[in-house]
Amino acid sequence: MTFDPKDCGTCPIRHRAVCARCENDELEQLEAVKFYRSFEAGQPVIWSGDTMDFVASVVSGVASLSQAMEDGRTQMVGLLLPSDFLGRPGREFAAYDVVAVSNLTLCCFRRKPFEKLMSQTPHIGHRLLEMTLDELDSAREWMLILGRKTAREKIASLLAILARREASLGLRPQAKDTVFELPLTREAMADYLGLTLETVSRQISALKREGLIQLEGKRQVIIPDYAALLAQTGDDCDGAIMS
Amino acid sequence: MTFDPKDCGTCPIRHRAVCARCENDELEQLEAVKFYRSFEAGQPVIWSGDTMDFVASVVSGVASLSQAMEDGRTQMVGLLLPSDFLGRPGREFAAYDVVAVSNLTLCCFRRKPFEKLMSQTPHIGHRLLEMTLDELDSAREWMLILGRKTAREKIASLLAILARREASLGLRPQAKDTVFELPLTREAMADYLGLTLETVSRQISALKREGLIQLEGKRQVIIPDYAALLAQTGDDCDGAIMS
DNA sequence: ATTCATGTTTGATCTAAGTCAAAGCGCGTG
DNA sequence: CACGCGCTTTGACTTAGATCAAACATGAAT
Repeated sequence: MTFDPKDCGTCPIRHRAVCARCENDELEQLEAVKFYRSFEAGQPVIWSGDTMDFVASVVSGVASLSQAMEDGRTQMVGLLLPSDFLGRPGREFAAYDVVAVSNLTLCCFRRKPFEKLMSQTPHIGHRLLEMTLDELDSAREWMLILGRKTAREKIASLLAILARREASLGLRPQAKDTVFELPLTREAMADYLGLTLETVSRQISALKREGLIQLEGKRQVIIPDYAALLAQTGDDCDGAIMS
Repeated sequence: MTFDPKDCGTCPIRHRAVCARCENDELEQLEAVKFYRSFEAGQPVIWSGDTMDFVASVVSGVASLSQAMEDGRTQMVGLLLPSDFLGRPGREFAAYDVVAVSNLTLCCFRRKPFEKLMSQTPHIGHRLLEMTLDELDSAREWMLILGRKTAREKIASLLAILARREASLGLRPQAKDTVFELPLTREAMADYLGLTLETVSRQISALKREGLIQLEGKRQVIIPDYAALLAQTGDDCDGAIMS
């Protein structure tokens, strides 16, 4: 858990949710309740049911939201990348297990003051509404993937989405040789896609064998032809709404 | 498409999103852009990609949101019951196919004036944020169902959720002999659950055979023991967050 | 009453993905 | 360097649910 005012420049709440139209005194108020927390890959951030007295924005790294059934079956229900929002204003207890998938830094705000600020500052709420609606679209996109796609289409969809969000923060990866870090283990991918880790491994091997992807080490993914990968997702075209 | 000011009493936007703290002049503004539309069971409300110049609230009946792949595979990504909200402020084109599952009445507001009113009236935005966050929780609950549950658990989960929302608008159905209308065809259930209609039919037959549910006609469902049905959902207990 | 259309049930078979099991591969540590 | 630990790959086999196909209800229209 670090406290570094210099990091403000990368804090997405300030920049995306708040700053765009913030007055100085609002910034000051946010500043007063802001703190940073860091987690190592694999560490839990919070468990479902725990009291959660903060909301946060992902500064760097990747976090997962998941739901577990008591027999151990687990479904990832959200993947938080930098600038994504964590927590729910007005909710006292965490609804999901949150785990740091890679090394993770959160910019946290104590919940009560954040809620107070939100009620005073309409555009924070508006920004949050926008973000939530985007997340809802993502969730619905995932429902299609989970409910109707084959294992191969699921893997291709996940890689395409990660390529879009991870590799090119902004730029569309239609270029040849898109490269990006794969922050997920096979098990995490399986939990996201509603598959077993063996099936994930087999499908990735198949995509590799067919030249649709290459692996550099175990984490670096190279996509020689992004369009060819998209063709494997089952989506009509560029498809995926994914925020 | 009907225009009946008397219906205002049942319009959820007014009552849930707006009225609670509305000033009279805000009500007047909403009134001015409000209109009702009715659809028969099976009719499309709007297709994905169409321009959508209104937002709406379900007054009565059930509507589905779904996504289709071009080969015909379809996944329902939302089920809108009375009081649920349809449409996205700021979005010009529909993102999903919307179909009236049963006879349906919507209370519609022209989008632009609604957006304007929203920007002037913070608590409409707050209410919409609450509703969207609830929907996001529902969507995530469905991701668990789609990704990790067996066919039998899926059916039991759907019936449990419908029993909660449909039968008892408010009261929890822990009572014996919960009865409710099943507004969905086998195909619609299959599209919701990521199954085929044959599998849905077989599982319902099995639940019937085992006395966990009874069917009166083809649409009336009787749940003799709600807890016993819940035990089939795979959830820890009362489970389902579903809004 | 007969026909037709739409939805449902049930059966027989097939297959994609799960399960179980055993290596393999880095990689950090003693 | 060898050991062990976490992760991944691959293989052999099983199975839940899909697919294909054929009745079976129900109710509205003729």
